[in-house]
Amino acid sequence: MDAWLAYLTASHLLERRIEEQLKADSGLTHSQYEILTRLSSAPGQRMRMTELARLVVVSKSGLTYQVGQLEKIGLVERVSCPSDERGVMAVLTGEGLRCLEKTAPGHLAVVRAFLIDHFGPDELTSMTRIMRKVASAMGAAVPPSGTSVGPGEG
Amino acid sequence: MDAWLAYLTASHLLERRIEEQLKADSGLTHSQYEILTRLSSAPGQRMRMTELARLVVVSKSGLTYQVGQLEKIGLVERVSCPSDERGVMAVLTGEGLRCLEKTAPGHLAVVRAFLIDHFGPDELTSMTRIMRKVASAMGAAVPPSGTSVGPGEG
DNA sequence: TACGGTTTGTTCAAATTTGAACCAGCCGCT
DNA sequence: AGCGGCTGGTTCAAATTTGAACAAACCGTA
Repeated sequence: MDAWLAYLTASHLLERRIEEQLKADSGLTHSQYEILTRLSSAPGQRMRMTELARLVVVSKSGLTYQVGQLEKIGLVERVSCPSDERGVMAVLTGEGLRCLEKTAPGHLAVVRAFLIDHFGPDELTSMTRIMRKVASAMGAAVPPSGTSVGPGEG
Repeated sequence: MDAWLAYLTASHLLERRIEEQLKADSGLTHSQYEILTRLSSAPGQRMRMTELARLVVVSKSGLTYQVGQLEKIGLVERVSCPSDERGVMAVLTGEGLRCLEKTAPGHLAVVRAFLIDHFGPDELTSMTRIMRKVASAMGAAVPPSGTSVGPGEG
């Protein structure tokens, strides 16, 4: 399982680098940055909490916490959902957008320099295709009481 | 940056799956499992704390904490280093080894089912080679006060 | 041998993350 | 309309992680 070991080490190191750069450059956490990114590309720069949590791959409570932090510093706003009384939408503020625009270049530079640039063009498309498969294989099937090893419904 | 998004999502989901399976199957955290694994393949099933922290890619204090946990449940033991008075070696106990042997198959099954099996043979060797490159690009150079984007010393 | 600079591991406070418990609001069925 | 089950978000306690501060021990040099 050399592949797994290499992958694991690389991803840990990369995560550490990203966290470090993001913190130094903008004071944001990687989670927070991901939240802003997702919001920025959503219609109306807004999204329901649950949906956002699903996309960012974080627990509901984790998202509540981070959106709270982002709200505190004015990058995100909470508005109640018109179609669903209990629902909450996280909305990217103007300041949030500016922060993202200011931060993105440095972040992407790190991602490119340390990950993307190590792939050849063909390898990059392969990796993308495969990672999409990997993600979609897990996105749906989540067995409730799960020791299960095999995919729940493939 | 579709590649990055796919990679990021897949790796988060995979991590979640692994954590879930490991917890259900053995009560271990992924960090803890990684520690045991590294120890098991070290000469004498033992390793200096700092070296272990470097391999597992975790902070020194983080390792201290987790080794403490593992010691509490008897899977790891601390012995002072003969050659360096201040040094501490983490040693895998017999029980630790048995636990690892019991847990590994299920873990590897998850890793294979959700990640490895999505690669073709050539793609897997490519990925391994690339991830090794990625890791080694970051393994050494860690600029102290670092916004820096470029690798410090290659 | 004694000294200054490094390295080692731990302790500490603070931040983050998770799952369980919980309430409020939605939806299908009667 | 009223009931029962489900979903959406938050709150809570507990676990984990990190960086900074610290004490002990190492090393090269005088």
